[in-house]
Amino acid sequence: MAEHDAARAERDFLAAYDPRAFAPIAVTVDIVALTLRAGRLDVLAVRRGEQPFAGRWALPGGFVRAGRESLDEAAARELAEETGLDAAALGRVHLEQLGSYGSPARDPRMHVVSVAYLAFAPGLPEARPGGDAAGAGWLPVEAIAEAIAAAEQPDTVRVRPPQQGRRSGTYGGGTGRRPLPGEQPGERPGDLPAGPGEQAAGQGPPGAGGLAFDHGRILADGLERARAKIEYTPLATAFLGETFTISELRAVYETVWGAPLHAGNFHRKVLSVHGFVEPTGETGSRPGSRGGPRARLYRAGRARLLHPALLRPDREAGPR
Amino acid sequence: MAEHDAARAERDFLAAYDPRAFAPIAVTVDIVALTLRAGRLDVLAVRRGEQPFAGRWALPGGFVRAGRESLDEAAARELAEETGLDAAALGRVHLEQLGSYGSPARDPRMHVVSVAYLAFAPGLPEARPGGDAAGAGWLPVEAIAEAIAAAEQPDTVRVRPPQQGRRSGTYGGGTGRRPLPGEQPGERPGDLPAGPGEQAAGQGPPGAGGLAFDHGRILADGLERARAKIEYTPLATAFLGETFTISELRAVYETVWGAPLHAGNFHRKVLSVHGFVEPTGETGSRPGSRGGPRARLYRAGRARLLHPALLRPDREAGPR
DNA sequence: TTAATAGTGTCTGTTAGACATTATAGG
DNA sequence: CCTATAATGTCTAACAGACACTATTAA
Repeated sequence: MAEHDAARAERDFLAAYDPRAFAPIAVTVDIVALTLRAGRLDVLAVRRGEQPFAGRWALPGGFVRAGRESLDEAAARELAEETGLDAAALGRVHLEQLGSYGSPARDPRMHVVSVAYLAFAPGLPEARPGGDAAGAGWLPVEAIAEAIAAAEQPDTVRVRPPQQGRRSGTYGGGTGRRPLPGEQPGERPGDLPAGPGEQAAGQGPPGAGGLAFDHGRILADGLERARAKIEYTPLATAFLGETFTISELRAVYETVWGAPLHAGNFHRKVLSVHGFVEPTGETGSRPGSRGGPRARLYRAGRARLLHPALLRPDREAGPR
Repeated sequence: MAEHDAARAERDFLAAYDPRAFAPIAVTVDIVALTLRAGRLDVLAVRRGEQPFAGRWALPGGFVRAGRESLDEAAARELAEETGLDAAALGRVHLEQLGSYGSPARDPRMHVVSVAYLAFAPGLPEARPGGDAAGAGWLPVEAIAEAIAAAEQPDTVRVRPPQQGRRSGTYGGGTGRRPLPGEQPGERPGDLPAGPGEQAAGQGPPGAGGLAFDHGRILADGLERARAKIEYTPLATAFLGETFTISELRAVYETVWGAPLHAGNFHRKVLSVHGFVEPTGETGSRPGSRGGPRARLYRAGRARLLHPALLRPDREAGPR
């Protein structure tokens, strides 16, 4: 290491002398912004106006302003620019780092390291349509499932035999709604608390038929993170407004997980996890209902972690 | 977004034309390499020979070679350089991305984005001592607990009231060993499946009394990730040799978590999780034992995920 | 009235954890 | 013999999930 450390210090010194003479690596942030609109999981995307991948959808993002902002700040800025949200509305958005992608081949022009972020937002307005650039909008996640599947092809992904996991159903099997037909269940081998890894970034046909660059993989990683995250944290509430009903919260889980949940068990479970939700004392009016009593309203509680967690149904166990 | 997208494409073009005229941000990888030596959790560190932070310990790392390697490859290369391991030995090491840190102030010389990696390794040999640089070595994690605590000070960390969580003990309370006196339990509010976030990176007294730069915070994030990771994955076996006894595996958990576990319950639990370990049919000779039957030997199983998980004791629930 | 929903109650199988017990080895 | 450990057994409380039931509203 010693020789290396010295060499590093040396290069550091040179870099400090003239940064532009060094480090021809660009740093960007890309955002996987998820929202629920009309019972569908949508991701924010922009249509590229320039080569490469001109005309293709891509995740919103941009360069980090060197010396002027942190990665978190860059991500928040890009998200604000892309959605047109003001600081107040942005305060309600959950934003967390997802992982970094830095294969030399992921951008054909130069070596670009992208730090990906994951955002959960309540139903947001239409994205700001493009001026002269091609445009922006919310895309149904299932509509680009093929892109995800394509990006999932390469090596690192272990193909799992279609054996049954041991946990057959969670709160599940009953009244379920919104089966999300297009969505293919469990595309990722569920490396849940792990970092995304970036072994296969830039591999395979880049964005074959789907998102530009390796954004298909980034989206897949973001979705898996989202699905895992709402198991252990109350962040599902970040997809909802200030107050919500238990049914609306259940719809979030069903949409993100792509699986129906048992209404009764879910209801009791949510209320039993302390700090997840707290009652407002009011009842909602629920437009678009097809009957039934008015549901009570809740708001997000103070817990940052759910104990016990709300585990997903169909998690595959090891061979049993 | 449109205007922004156009601007981005423009800059992309310029960057492609002359990369050196753009992006004065350096990209490095830093490694949190953990190993178990003599029942202690050690982290690989190098002593800096140059300013800033000359003479201080830092995480091993270095610049990503632009256009020539991915982030994963850079991390593996740096780890190999620092430990002197060959490719074969490195194959037994688990290496995963931890998160990226990019506050403009985290390095006083220029804007440096560091992509941190986390490594689990079985008892490794002494690190290669420095040539002319100050040196390298394995540091007991608890010895730099103060540095972690210092880096944990700033804003983002929520101070938790000392109330009791509801899960009072896991496999626990019994015969426990190695109480890790210096280790302060639960320094991180346990945002487990989250990315580390980097809000406070570079905040506070940089490396006050501890590691250089924001490496104290990176180490803290790595430790939390490690503690969470062995709950859901069989990666605790990455700290051990090819074969091991259940007791040795328990020692890994006790050391990483810093809490004693109940031997009997742990034993039964591990064997009940399918694909965690598989018996070799042999029994070990266990030098240094103080009596008792010879334990059976196991090797790591094929499962990549533990179901059900081995949850840590003392995880705090929401207010109960 | 019918259908759909909110919210509760009850039952069963599984699991975590406390605790006890037996067997095997070293000093 | 004494002590420490390996490995297994037993008991209890908690929990997940299945299922049933009531009450309330829209159409």
